[in-house]
Amino acid sequence: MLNLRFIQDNPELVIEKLKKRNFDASEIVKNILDLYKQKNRLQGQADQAKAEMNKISKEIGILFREGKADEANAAKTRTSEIKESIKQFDIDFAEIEKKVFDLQVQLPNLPHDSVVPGKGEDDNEIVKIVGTIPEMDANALPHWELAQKYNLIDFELGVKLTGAGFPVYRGKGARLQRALISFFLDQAREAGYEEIQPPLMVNEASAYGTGQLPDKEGQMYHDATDNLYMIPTAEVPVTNIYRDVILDAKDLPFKNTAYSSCFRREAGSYGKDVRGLNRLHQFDKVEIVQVAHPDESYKILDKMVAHVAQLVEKLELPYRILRLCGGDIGFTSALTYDFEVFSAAQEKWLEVSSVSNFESFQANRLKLRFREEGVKKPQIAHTLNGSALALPRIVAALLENNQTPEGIKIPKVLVPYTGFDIID
RNA sequence: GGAGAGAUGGCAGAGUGGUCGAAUGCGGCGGUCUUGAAAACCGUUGUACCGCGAGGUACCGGGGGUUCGAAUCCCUCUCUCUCCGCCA
Repeated sequence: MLNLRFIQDNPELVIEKLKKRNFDASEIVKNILDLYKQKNRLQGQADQAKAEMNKISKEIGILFREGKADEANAAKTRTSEIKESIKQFDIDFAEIEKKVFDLQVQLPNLPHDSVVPGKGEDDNEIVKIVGTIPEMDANALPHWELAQKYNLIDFELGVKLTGAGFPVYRGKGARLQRALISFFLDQAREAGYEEIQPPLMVNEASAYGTGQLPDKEGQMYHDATDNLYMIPTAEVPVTNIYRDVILDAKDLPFKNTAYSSCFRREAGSYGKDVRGLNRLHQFDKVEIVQVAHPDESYKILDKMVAHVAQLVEKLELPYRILRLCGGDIGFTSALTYDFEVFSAAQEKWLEVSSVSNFESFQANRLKLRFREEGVKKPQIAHTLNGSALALPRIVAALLENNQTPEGIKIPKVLVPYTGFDIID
C-alpha cells in the first residue's frame, strides 16, 4: 500500500500516475486528505487530553505518598470529565483511522515511468522475441495428448484422487518435474540466491503481509479449522520472512529462492485456456525474491529479468518478454515483465514468468525497513520477485516443441538432471 | 488428545499498582588505553504517530475491563514451551 505521508504530500502525482492504470484516484485521494486532516486534529486533541490526565495522575500519586489524602481525592474528581473525552477521542480516532486505511488499500501501486498506459493485455509492449518458432508437422500433438501417449501425466487420475486441476505426474513425467526443479534451484543458487524451503501453509498475518488478504481471499485454499492458508506462491512465505524487520543497509540486497507447490482456487476462470497444463489448481514453481535498497531496485529488476531469460534460453525455448501496460500490471507492482514461451502445437504464447518491482508498496505493508549507516530513521526497502520458473507451461512447451517421430527430446542442459535424453 | 508453565527492548532476563519506555547482563555503536588487537574502563544504543520546534502521545503477545494511575490486578483470545499419549 502507498504511504499515507506520501499521498498527503503528493496528491496530484498519485492521481496523475494512476491514470495510466485507468484508475481514477481523485475521489479516494480527496477523501484521504480530508480524513487525514481530521485524524491529525483529533490526535492533537487526544494527546493533549492524555497529557493532562497523565499529569494529574502523577500528582495524585505524589499527594498520596505525602499523606495528603484530602487533596488527592479532590484531584480525582477533576479527572472524570477528561476521562470521558479521552474515551470519545479514542473511539473517533479509531474510526477515522479505519476509514483511511480502507481507502488506502484501495489504491494500487504507482506505475513506473516506463509503463505505458493501456487497457489490457493487447496494449502490452513486446520488449523482445528470442529464438525461432519451430515449424511443426501438421499432425503435431498438443501436450495433453503427448502426456497421455507417453504416460507422463494422468489428468483423469488426478480427478479421481482430488479433482480437476490436480494432475498426477508419473514415470518420466515425474522425473522431468524433479529435474526442472533442481535445475532452476541450482541456477538460482549460482546466481547468488539463498535457497529456502518454506511452509506451504501460512497464517493470516502472512497472507495480509503480501496482500493476498483481504482482496484475494477467494483465491486461496483455506483450512478453517486452524485458520491457515495454502500458499498461492512461495513469494508469500519467503517475503514474509522480512515482515516487521529492520535490516542493515550494508547487508542489502537479500536474495532468496524457493521451490514450492502453489495452490490456487482459480475461482471463476473455468472455460478458457484451462486445457491440460495451461491452468492448474496445484503446480510447481521456483521463485526468486529480493529485498533491495531503493536506489538499486531497478538495476536489480534488470538482473532478475536477465536471469529468467537465460533459463529459458538454456531450455532452448522460443520466448518473448513483455513490459506490461498500465491496464495489465498487477495491483501491487510498479513495473512487471512477463515471459512467454511459444507452445508450438497449441500455436500460442504461454506465460511462464512474471518479474516485478513492487518498490515500497509491499514493504510498506510488511513494515520491511532498513537502516542506513549514520541515519537514525529506518527507511522502507524495496521488494522484487519473479518466477524462475513456473513448471507446467514450461513442460507443455517442452513436450510440444520437442516432439519428433522418435520421441520427445530433452534439452541438453536437463539431461544430467533427468538421467534420460528422450521420452519414447 | 490430556496435564502444566509461560509470552517484557537485538538476545538473555528482572520487575506483582505511581518517580517504569522499563534494572542488570550480553550483543551493537562511539571513545580512552595500545604499534595493532584483545582485555579493562567511560559513554551510547527501540519503534510509530503528531508538532516548525520545545515537546507530546502510544506501544511490555492481541482485544476488553477495574483504577485518578496498569508491564504489574481481572476477563478473553492467540501463540510458544515442557511432560504424557499417538505418530512420519
